[in-house]
Amino acid sequence: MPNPRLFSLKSESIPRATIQRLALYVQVLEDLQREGSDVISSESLAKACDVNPSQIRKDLAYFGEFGVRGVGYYIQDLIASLKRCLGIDHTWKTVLVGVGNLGRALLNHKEFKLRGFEIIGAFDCDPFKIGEEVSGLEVMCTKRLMEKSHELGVEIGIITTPPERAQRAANHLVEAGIKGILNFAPARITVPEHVVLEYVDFFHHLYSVAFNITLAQQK
Amino acid sequence: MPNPRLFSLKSESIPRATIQRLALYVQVLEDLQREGSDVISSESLAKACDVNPSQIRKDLAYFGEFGVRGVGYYIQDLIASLKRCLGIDHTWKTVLVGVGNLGRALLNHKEFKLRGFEIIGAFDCDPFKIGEEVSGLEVMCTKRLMEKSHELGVEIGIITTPPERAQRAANHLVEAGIKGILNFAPARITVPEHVVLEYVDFFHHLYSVAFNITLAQQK
DNA sequence: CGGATTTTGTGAATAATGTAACAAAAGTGG
DNA sequence: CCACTTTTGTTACATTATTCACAAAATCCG
Ligand SMILES: NC(=O)c1ccc[n+]([C@@H]2O[C@H](COP(=O)([O-])OP(=O)(O)OC[C@H]3O[C@@H](n4cnc5c(N)ncnc54)[C@H](O)[C@@H]3O)[C@@H](O)[C@H]2O)c1
Ligand SMILES: NC(=O)c1ccc[n+]([C@@H]2O[C@H](COP(=O)([O-])OP(=O)(O)OC[C@H]3O[C@@H](n4cnc5c(N)ncnc54)[C@H](O)[C@@H]3O)[C@@H](O)[C@H]2O)c1
Repeated sequence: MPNPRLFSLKSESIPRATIQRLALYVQVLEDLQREGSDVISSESLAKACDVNPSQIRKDLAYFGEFGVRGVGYYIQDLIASLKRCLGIDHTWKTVLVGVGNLGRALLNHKEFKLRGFEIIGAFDCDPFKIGEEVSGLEVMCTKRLMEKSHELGVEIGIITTPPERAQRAANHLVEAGIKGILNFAPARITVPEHVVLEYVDFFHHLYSVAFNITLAQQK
Repeated sequence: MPNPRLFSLKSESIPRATIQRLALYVQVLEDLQREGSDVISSESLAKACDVNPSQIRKDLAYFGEFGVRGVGYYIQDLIASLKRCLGIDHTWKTVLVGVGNLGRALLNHKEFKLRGFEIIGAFDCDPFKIGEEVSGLEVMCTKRLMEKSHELGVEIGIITTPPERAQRAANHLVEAGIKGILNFAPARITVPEHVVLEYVDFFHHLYSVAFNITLAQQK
């Protein structure tokens, strides 16, 4: 029988890598669910995620007990539990700053909503872009970020400005009372202690590919 | 005096995290160079990258000695050395499969070339997209991937198809003799041992933001 | 030229993370 | 209802990564 007990943190600090893997588990579990699976063992899930089975059990153990011994994990319940653990059991109100090439692609991406992030505002400083409609949103002037954010109760900001503008965009977001920032611009930025900051840098991954090819060729 | 000796691997296996940081160092060093700096100590660079100074010295030590004691690192030389270490001292011929929202944004992104990756082919399976010109490239049918790749000597493939098509795209790329793949689709794929594979998943980072906000709120 | 100063490169110490092993729980079938 | 199987949760162990601490090199300056 499923065992959806309340999630409670057991340990003080959870490895960053664990969080990344939990996100992966959710993704893979949702695929499995779509394929009609019902229950899965840590071993099978491990194979699908390309990690060690003990790793999965240990990752889950940071948050509680979600499985049934001798049986495995009920996929639907595990997804729900993991989402609660990650804080995506509800929808996060999100805004995007910098409606360029990448910003547009993100705004048009329908999956954000499904995954728990609703983009409810798009901001740019280019007067030619302000007023334009992108994916059902009217692009607004960055100056109105504070006013609008408070009005809408925004929690997360996505930065897709050029790198030299990333800090300024971050400052606006912080002023607007945002709680977390995802920065796509390849520039280090600084924010107050209480604001959560994450970077996405495609090039780091590309460099990694290049390095590993070079390595393979050398030996 | 600068000390640009030939790069030679010292240790067998280099931590994955080190590679990610080397990429970060290059990015930050290039910014510093643009701002007119000439020499930098591991301590200052560490501050700019938000890591520990010993960490930097140790990361570099995997590849050789690049600094001058009592002075620091000559930025220009260090950038060149790091690029050689990472295998981006030359341009990698790259193709992109899946010319949708994201694919288009990437094709329009001018920085790829500057950073050592030239996108020389764009492929899609949608007959309405084939023949279209995007950022100076004619979109070609995925079926021609093999033929074209060999002709052009392609080394790296970028996948931006929907997740359910990612495996198929990967198969085509592998057939075409590609050496490495960067997959933006949120789907695990399998490739032969000799092909280097990396994933980029925005949502994992967003989940991480959500988790850390939740964590901060709880305590 | 030599002592003071700086900062690297590195081995040792510490901390974090990942893996293996196994006892405890749940289910199964005679 | 009791062995038997399965698979979790957890402890103990192994590996890997990070930080510390300091000797060795380079420069600077009197
Ligand atoms: N396009 C890609 O595929 C890609 C890939 C990797 C990284 N990136 C990074 O993502 C960022 C955006 O890339 P892009 O290709 O969309 O660039 P872009 O130039 O097309 O778009 C940037 C947008 O930001 C707006 N902007 C500038 N300053 C602003 C400010 N202070 N406030 C609000 N808006 C502001 C500009 O008006 C423009 O619309 C860049 O930092 C880039 O390096 C992009
Ligand atoms: N758009 C975003 O901002 C965003 C963000 C995160 C992740 N992603 C992921 O990136 C991928 C692409 O996203 P998108 O928004 O560009 O989707 P999209 O639907 O706009 O584009 C996908 C493209 O791939 C093409 N395609 C489908 N099957 C193919 C095949 N077998 N060979 C070649 N081409 C094929 C389609 O014709 C289409 O042009 C998706 O997997 C998505 O989940 C996108």
